[in-house]
Amino acid sequence: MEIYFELINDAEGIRKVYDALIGEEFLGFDTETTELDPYEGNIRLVQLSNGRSTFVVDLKPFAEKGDLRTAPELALLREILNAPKPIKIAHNAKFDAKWVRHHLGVDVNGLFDTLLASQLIAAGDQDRRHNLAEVANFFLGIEVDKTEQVSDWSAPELSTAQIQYAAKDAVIMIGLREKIVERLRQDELIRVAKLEFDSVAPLAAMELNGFYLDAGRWREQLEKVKKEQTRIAAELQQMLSAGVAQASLFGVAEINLDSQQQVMDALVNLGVPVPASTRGWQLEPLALEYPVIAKLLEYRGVAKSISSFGENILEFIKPQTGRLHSDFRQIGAPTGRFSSSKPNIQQIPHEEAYRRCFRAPDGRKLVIADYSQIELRILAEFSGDENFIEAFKSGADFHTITAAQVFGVAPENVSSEQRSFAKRLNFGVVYGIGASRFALMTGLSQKQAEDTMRRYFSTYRGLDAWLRDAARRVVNEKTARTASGRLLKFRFDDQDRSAVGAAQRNAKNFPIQGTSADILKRALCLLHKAIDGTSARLVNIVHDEIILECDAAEAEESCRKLEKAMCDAAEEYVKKVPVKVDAHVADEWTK
DNA sequence: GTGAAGGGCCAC
DNA sequence: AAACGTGGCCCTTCAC
Repeated sequence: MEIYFELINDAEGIRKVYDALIGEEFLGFDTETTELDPYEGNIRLVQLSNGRSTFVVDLKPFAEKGDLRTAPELALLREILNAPKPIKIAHNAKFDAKWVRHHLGVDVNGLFDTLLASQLIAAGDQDRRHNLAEVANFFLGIEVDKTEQVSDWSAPELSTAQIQYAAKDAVIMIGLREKIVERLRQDELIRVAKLEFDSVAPLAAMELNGFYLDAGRWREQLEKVKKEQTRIAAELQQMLSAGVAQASLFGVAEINLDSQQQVMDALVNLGVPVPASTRGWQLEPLALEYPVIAKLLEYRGVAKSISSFGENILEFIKPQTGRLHSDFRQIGAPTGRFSSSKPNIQQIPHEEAYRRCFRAPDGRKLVIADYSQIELRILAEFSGDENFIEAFKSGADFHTITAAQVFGVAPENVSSEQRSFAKRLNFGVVYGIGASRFALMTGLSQKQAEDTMRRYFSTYRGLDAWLRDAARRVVNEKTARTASGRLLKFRFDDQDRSAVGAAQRNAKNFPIQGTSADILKRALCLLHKAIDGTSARLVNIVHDEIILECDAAEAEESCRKLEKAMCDAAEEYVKKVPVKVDAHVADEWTK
């Protein structure tokens, strides 16, 4: 493909780009950078194309004159990127948005992301890949050569091949969007696509902001856990080797406590009736009778803490900022939930000892807000169950109220056991829990568990009907949707009963978990606008929780803005049920 | 040595 | 046969 493009490297050229493109509806947009991380390299090229004219802006000459964020010659380029129109079409726009925000000092607004769109269209098919080459091939049937992608973008003079490659990536976006939009329309994914695209700028900002971790506190905590581990490991070692004490003249071979095989063998030697798996929940019932099991579970706890939440996390602190900058995948799960890695900041233990290490730097505050029971409120909304909705409207402790309704007693007479049953069922229904599992986790007999569940569902008939309907529908339609229209296509063998069962549990869970993700994303969009120009920065999200960091003086105001953004977002989707957000200002990531 | 798979466990 | 949904990370084991 021979393409026409112009290389731009002065103020006059920028004016030309602006005049040629500002009136367009859509622009292909791409950047080339010297590194993958905006804190470690420079942005070299910005490419913009309307499909006929393509401009490759070389930022090097501008950077040599001063700060790209304030350079007046780049004002018009910043305006094109910052304005909601033209729509900028990019593949993995978060990447480009981060570079532009960090090095050019503006948010990229009006984005269309072909990667996110491709993920939405794939509708949960985990086998599909979504890199540009695959997506271009899938939607346009063309081969895209990515060999220049990793070339040296810091060279004083870029080669013709490099510039051509750069230009081409922007050009193909125009045709790619057309094909993709067609599919988004067919599959009724326009609304969720807009939601995803609008979430890119907030997410890019959050990754740049990072989350502050007090490394000193973390090390102190780690030392304590290490000491504990040494002690517990020695105790466990001794208890396990009791069964093979006479095995060797030279003493007992060390058992690798992290090896399930070796631990299992040792347990068998001790005469412990080991279950098929040594998973915690299977061992839990044995812990009372066999002290060695209790010790094993104790060991597992500290071992997990040290391996997953030990020194490793400190290596992710970026020297340039002194903060953690995790990678977030915007559609990390088919439900639309985010996933996070390097490090996974969404799985930090809830214990205060860990959470207090994440704190506001001096002079700043954290603002922490989470949705109260958002998934159950969504379930109430979807099912329209009057009793379930009433339990929320009462405003009292939800699990107590549901226990009162289910067991037919006054709320003040609900026993702690009854509340616990109700609580476990409230959480369980969202996942499609069965009586066996409920029995296992409560200690009830199978019969008692079945009776309790029957009672629960006869109290909440609407809820029961909705769940049954979801299970019935998936068998016929093999699809499910969230409130924003996010789609999941099921692929299972109708003859395989366990596959059908899994799909049915999934069909119950997907709309609920997915709508919760929709709501969080909508909240991010509203919040991003609400805190623009203030000291507040988005620093972390954990499924139903949003954390800001701001100047101490602005904490209360930020807190109100956060609470409002979250409530407003949820109320776009949840209308029959009150929405509750718990928000507070804190110095540490604790309640 | 490297990488994939399986088991286990942290979060919501 | 499985029995509760979504992720990522660490460890062991095993194949190459």
